[in-house]
Amino acid sequence: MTNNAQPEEGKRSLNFIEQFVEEDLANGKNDGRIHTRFPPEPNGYLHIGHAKAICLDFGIAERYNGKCNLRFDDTNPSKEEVEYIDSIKADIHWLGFDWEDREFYASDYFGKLYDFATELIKRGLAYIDDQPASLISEQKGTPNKPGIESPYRNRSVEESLDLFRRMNEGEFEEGSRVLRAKVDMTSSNMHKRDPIIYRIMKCAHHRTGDTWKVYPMYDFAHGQSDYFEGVTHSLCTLEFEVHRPLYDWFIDQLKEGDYRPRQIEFNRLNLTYTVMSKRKLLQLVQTGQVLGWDDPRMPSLSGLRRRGYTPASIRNFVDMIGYTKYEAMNDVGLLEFAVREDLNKTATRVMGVLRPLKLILTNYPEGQEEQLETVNNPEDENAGTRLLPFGRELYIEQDDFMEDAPKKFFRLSPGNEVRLKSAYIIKCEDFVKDPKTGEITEVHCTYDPLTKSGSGESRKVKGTLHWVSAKHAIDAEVRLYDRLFVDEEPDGHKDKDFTEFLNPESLERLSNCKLEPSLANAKVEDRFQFTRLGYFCLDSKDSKPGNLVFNRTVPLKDSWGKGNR
RNA sequence: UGUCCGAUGGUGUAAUGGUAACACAGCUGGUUUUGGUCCAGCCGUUCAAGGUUCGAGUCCUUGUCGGACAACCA
Repeated sequence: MTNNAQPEEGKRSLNFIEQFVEEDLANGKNDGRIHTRFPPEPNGYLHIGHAKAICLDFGIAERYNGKCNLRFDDTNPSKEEVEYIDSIKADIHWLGFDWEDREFYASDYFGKLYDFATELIKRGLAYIDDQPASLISEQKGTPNKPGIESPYRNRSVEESLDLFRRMNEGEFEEGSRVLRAKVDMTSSNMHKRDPIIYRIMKCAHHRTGDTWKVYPMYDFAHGQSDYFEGVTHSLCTLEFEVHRPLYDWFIDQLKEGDYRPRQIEFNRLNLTYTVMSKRKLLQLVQTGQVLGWDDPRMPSLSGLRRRGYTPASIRNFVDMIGYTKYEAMNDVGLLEFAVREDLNKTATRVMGVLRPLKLILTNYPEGQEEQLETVNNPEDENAGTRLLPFGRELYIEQDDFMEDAPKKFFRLSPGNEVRLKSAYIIKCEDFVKDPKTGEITEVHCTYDPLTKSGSGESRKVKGTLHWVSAKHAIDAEVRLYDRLFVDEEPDGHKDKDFTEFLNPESLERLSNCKLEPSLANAKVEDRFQFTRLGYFCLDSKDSKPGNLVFNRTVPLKDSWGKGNR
């Protein structure tokens, strides 16, 4: 895929990270080696924001013949679970990326990190602090006010060494002591004010079991893990920019040669009408606002997958929005464009009526049936054709009939003609209305046998409708999704909680839908365009043979619906 | 009242000191057996002020506005 902003044909401009990488290559850094990593914490499901990082980490490696590791940053056993590891791996593979044999864990380096921490103590660069969290936090100061030094800061190396060992042997309670790096309590960078690098956690780890009673903090594990793995470019999001000086400080103490990972920060993905933080997404799941992490309304990769989004559409979307240092708000409409663009080329066109209205062809012989040929995809010559059963009684969309139609209504209304897609031109002669409710219950038309599709008949009519044969139609449930929030930036209001902006109409379930019979054989991976309506796929969880459930991925662009009605 | 980072059409990005452009959105029109797709066109942009320069979106200074940072989370 090409970048959206191209200086000229065939020449994609580089983003600022690629430019740095090419500079490093040109300068002969790391012997021309390019090595990245994607470092998720296994404490939740991946969302489309992670996809942006994945595309960059794996994409840079691919582009420059390098490697990209998958490394789970599993330094907090109280929050992390194996279940998440499996889902993360599945999502990355689904997007089309592979880490080969380089599946690593920060916990692989617990031994090395412990030794390094011990070494820091020996060099007088770390100490055990016996104070409670509240005091440590108080002494830390604020961004405007320097911190003050802990009374334990200058305790002896021997004492710290002894305490650290005993902390790991389980001798002390959680929270009673921590190991702190001795950096600078007056630094303007909060992260360098003697950061906590090890804490006591009497908690089994999913990989190391009960080997450890102390666990490194993320800040003490992340940069070093990159170093241990030979990562050349540590790509992460903007909020870690202020952590970089601390990572550099640790690497300064650790490194032996010239090599050190280069951290480059880029903007995270923000989408209109949605929230992206794991915490908020989890809240939606736990409060039942959505039906799980893979609810098709969620921006999680599992949700988007279930909704019908394709890996290609997500990768193209990510490519279109780019990587910068500006905290942007991306229009969710661009994501929808990306999936339409992909599906338009590949999805089989089928007939499906969501809100059925009975249509009777009064001059079509009772009991007669025929099979009409229709193309599977006008955008793909090789997609072939199939047969559609046709008869006297059909269903059309309720929206496609109006008793009193405005001039620009190109569909069915009394006295008007339309074409039934791949079938005949019909004329509306009459209709039946429920006298109590005013609801139209039946439309009566005549068909013109000379206008059969493909017969060469050249008469033109303004409108073409989709339809299904009443006798042959299969029943299905169809779920229509709308954006989860009614506000462009639901978590952008200081005085209001994001849940106040939940869209009560984000899910609409239609249970009486009529589909063409071929859809009885639909498979979960199949993508369809329901003609004139949108793109749909089988729901991977709830659909069963004989009880089909389809999800609408995205509606077709609709220039009629825009303001004409 | 700190440090760091940023600011280009409605949105997102490009232009790497030399004609401000691409995509989406919006609006016209054409084609069409999908009011889709496709095609043609229109709309509209460098935060402000100074400076350097033959020439500044780009470099410098100051200001304005926005974001990040004060978890024994990552």
